[in-house]
Amino acid sequence: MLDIQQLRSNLDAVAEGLAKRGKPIDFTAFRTLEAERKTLQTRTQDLQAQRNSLSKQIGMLKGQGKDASEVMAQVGALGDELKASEARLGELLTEFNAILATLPNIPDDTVPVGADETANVEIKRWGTPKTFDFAVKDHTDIGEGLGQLDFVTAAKISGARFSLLKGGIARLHRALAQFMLDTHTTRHGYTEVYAPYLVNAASLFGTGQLPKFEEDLFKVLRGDQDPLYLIPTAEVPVTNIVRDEILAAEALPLKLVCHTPCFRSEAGSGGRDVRGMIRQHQFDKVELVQVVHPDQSAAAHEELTGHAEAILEALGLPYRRVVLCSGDMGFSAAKTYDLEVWLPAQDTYREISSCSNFGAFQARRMQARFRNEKNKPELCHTLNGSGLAVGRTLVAILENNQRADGSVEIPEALRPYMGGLELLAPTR
RNA sequence: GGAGAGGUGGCAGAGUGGUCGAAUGUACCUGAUUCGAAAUCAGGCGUACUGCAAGGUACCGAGGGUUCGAAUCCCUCCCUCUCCGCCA
Repeated sequence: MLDIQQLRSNLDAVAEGLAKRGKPIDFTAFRTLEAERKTLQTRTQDLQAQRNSLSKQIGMLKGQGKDASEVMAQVGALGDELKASEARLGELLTEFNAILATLPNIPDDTVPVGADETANVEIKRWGTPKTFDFAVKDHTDIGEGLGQLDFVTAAKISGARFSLLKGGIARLHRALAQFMLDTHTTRHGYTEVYAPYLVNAASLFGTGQLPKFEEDLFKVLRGDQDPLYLIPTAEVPVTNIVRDEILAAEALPLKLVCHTPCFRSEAGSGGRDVRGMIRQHQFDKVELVQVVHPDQSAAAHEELTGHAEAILEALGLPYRRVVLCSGDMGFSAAKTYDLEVWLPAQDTYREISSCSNFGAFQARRMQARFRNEKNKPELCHTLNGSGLAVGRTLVAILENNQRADGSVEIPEALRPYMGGLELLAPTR
């Protein structure tokens, strides 16, 4: 959420910043509301002040056993106007909040301006894609060839966009998550967290998935009770740990890592990546989350992205880092680096991690604060990034480490997690 | 799922219609005392909006209602605890 003060005092600058995202926002409604709000709010508060002081007099008179009917008549005279302006003010504030809740974050000054992914800027490349002396297969063919990846049965059990892993591939999937968690906790200073997979609407509002993106979520209805939602990312439960909290300055930075399944309805992704494991309704991800002092978020963003890159490097997977342009960034982000891993079957780099700095945007929605040098509550900055998407990492290993006979070499870093196994061979 | 109790400031905890944004304790900050500290004493100490300021307004789990006036009464929801049942 943006700072309402900023919108009031410097709307042009806000509009200019948001316009970088490519869809200029019409603020005429906001201006109209704001013009009405100011006078209405002072008038309402003035009436409330009169009512409060008169009511206090009634109390005093009655306490002294005196007649209060004259003062009561005075208060009664305020009634209609007070009621009307309170109601109107309530409406106005509701409309303000609705507008505010749907405004995306303002891109950071260092973000390249552009309309879509074609304007993203590659800023780093690591590793050299392997050359194969045979026709490379994609991960679906490799996995099905091994007899360890089964989309047909997954479709029978659940439907499209689910996968069933078996044997070595299932174990590799588990090994990847363990390896990532161990690396981030022992080498990068994160605290491991296990968090709920079902969350309430307030949490999703806090990180920015609600109210605008409800159709992307799986919603669980429970009769009369409030619905719960399956998490689309561990970012939601983990970041919301600090919702409505005022942290001691010494508690920052908070560095948390969490492995969860993620559930996305993929509404509107129609037809894209239907084959294979790239885009699923359910996938595992190891998520890095940091809550930091506002002065530190830019540095933390670089650091966190480096932590995700370390996993790719340890696995020997070629990748590149891209800074997303203003038009390609997510709703809540001020700046985002995507890490893209090389997929030989697609002959291209594909997103495997997205690392974002949200500035105070999420913290303001969540009211996540810390006590600053003056002992005053101040909004934290939040960041997160995939470290990494487990399913896509599995895909990358299958494709990059495939051999002519259909087997797949297991990266050395993972072998301790695979009982020393060096090769995924076909299940007989 | 059944029965009951309860949600108040950083924490504990009083307050059951009026002078309550809220006693008291504790924690914290400042000052006095001290060589220094402890103890003691004095003062300060919630969040947000608004105003040059004085001040004003809102907030006692959330949302509605009753009333001239609600932390306090009523309704709905959320959460916590205790006992029973069920269960990995």
